Amino acid sequence: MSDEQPDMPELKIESGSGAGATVEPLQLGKRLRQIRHNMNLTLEEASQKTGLARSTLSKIENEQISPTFTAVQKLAHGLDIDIPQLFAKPKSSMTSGRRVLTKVGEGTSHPTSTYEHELLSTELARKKMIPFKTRVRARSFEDFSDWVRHEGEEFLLVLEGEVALYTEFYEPISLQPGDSMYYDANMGHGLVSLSERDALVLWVVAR
Amino acid sequence: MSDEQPDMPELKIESGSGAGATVEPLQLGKRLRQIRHNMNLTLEEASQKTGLARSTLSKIENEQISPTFTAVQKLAHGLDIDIPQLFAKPKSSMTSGRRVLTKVGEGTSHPTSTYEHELLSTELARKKMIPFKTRVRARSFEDFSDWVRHEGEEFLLVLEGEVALYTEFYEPISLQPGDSMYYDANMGHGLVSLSERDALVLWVVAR
DNA sequence: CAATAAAATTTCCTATAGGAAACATAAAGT
DNA sequence: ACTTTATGTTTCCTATAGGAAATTTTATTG
Repeated sequence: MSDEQPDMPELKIESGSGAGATVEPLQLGKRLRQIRHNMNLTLEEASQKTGLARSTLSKIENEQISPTFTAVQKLAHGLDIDIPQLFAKPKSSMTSGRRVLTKVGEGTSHPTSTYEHELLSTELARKKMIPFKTRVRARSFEDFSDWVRHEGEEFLLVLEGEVALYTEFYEPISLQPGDSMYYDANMGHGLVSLSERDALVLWVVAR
Repeated sequence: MSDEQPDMPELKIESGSGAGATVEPLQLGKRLRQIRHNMNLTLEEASQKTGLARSTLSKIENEQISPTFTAVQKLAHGLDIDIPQLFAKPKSSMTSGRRVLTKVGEGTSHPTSTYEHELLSTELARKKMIPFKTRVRARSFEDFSDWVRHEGEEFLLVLEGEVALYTEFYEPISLQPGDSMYYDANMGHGLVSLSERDALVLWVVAR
């Protein structure tokens, strides 16, 4: 049912690099106003959180003044945004404005003896994360010849079944559906199913 | 090693997030002085490159004044350092060999009118990904004041219910349990539940 | 150790950021 | 409509950032 489509608010993405000669075209004011609106805050509330005056905030957002660094610090701290992110250009490694859908069961499958990985977003190259759904066939730690170990970090969420995550330096830990783990992938790791049937987990790797 | 059935010790969750009650002790001045020295520049030379007065640079480096944002821009532009990097904490990423468990339902909850986010691995600071499980309360696009838009990329997997992902530049797309999306987060986006009840999704953000 | 040169700091003044309150505008209630 | 209430803007004034030149400190050379 549903949807007629509501008209969507338009807001153009500034393409970033202007002509090199002049200084940054970074619109700090607009950026801050957007953040504040996303948080559903009024100037008064933001003022209380940051310790800056309403008027000052207004002027900063309207780019009538250039805030001092201490002001920026108060802003970032009060609104809980980190400064690098605030100044980062709205650019991404992934070609801007892309998206990809993977319907259930339609990822590309990579079966091994211990796991069956279903890669979920293969179409997009150069992305920061690699997500896949994995059927865990391994039943004991001996199923591995050695630790799996690679650059980056991993996030793991159990979807079905019961698993044990073996990691170097730690005792193995058992996980139920809904439990999640986050760990450094340089640390050796391996996953086994504890129940009769295969377990199903979501895995996301960031390099 | 290895028994087949590992004992399952509990891993303590370091709940203390309390770091940083006071304001950032970020030493911008020292930082800049280091950079300038690394470039073998005198204040005079730096002055010419940046367009700021010698005296001003001196005061900034000695933290006698708090530079305005425009001054910081001139600095960054003139010395060819990018601003996010300037403010980024000199700390490495995740401390090597760490891991953290989040039991089901034990993440930190952040309810809003449209979403209820359950952050899954808050204990580890400075990690590459931010995973959270979200209950989607929004029922129509009008529930949003504006697009959500931020640095990075997002992966999304539907756990329960039926949702529609609205993204800038594209038509909204409907997703069933098991379906997943991967998209650029700079592109405005918003998620609504299509069925009667709230939907449940897993979200992972990489910056 | 002088004497000189070079670099960094401090002084003084002007330009501007930041705060309090007045003003303006918008939304909601009567 | 009028009044009230909330939110954003502008006005003024004070505090402070930024620039030019004087002063101090640090390095270099005879």
